[in-house]
Amino acid sequence: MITIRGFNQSLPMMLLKAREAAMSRFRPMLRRHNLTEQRWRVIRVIYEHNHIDAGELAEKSFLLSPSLTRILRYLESEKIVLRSGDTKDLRRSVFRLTNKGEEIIKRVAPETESIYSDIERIFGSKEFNKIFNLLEKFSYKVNKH
Amino acid sequence: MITIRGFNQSLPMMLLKAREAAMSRFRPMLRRHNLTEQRWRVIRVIYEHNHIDAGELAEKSFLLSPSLTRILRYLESEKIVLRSGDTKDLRRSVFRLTNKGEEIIKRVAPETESIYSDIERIFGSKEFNKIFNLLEKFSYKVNKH
DNA sequence: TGAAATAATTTAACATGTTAAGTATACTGG
DNA sequence: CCAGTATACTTAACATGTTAAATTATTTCA
Repeated sequence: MITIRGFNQSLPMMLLKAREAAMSRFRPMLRRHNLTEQRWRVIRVIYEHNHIDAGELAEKSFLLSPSLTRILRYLESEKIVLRSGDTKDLRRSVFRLTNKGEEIIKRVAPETESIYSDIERIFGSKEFNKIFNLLEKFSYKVNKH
Repeated sequence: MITIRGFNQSLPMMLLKAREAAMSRFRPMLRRHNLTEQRWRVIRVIYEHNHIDAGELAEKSFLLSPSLTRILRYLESEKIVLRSGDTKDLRRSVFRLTNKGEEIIKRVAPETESIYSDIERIFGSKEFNKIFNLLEKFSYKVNKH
């Protein structure tokens, strides 16, 4: 008779639940704007960097490159982002937002910020900072470098 | 010019990174046993409950029912779990592990426990408990009930 | 230089996530 | 008892996650 740590006592499960609790507040809003969580991440990161190549974009948006390829294909087809080749290294593609992409930022960013504030208020900002710092330390230490 | 909270300062992203840091230690081992994270979750929960219907299984393994349907179809086809109908409510299906399923538990559970201990040790068990409790509180408070 | 190693991105194949709709069974109030 | 509603699960359709392999371009160094 093997005894395993109860499922509710698993940290990976707690992390999943916590993230789901947070995301359940964002998803319906993003959906109304025809965005998925990942598409919004990509748009945000391009906006923060002005222009950025696919490699760095994958890293910053925390997406694996096959997923990113598909998401960028969609965003290009919707004329939300623009692809241009890097002139010095022909392997690289560089991406920037179109006007349509920037309009999306203007419309969606205030809503995400507002939801984010709700969460911070509901949880309590002191606790919020605590959990934030612990998570950062956890990722740093536990990650296989 | 819209300013958005820097991406690195987003709690949902920190939760994703932390979870990924943890899971990256489990995935290769599970893969060697021909298991995905979700298949292992399902096997574990059935094991803990001896027999369990699909609804409760979805809830306990934190999977949406369409995903669970597919996973159970696979586990049945591999003769890892056994489905039987509930005699009182013909809508329900009840699942239990086969011998093969229990063999998997015996082989895999010790390895997951060992990885879990590594993580606890690396992060520090005091911090570990702190983050655990904060996450629990976070899920409870932030979740839309 | 030019063959071999490395790097950036895409494709492939399969598994899961997400929302909506469908199907079959059970329940409930008139 | 039965029409309407709710419940349990599955199917459908599309998006993303995950690993491995392929493609194309760069770098390295004998």
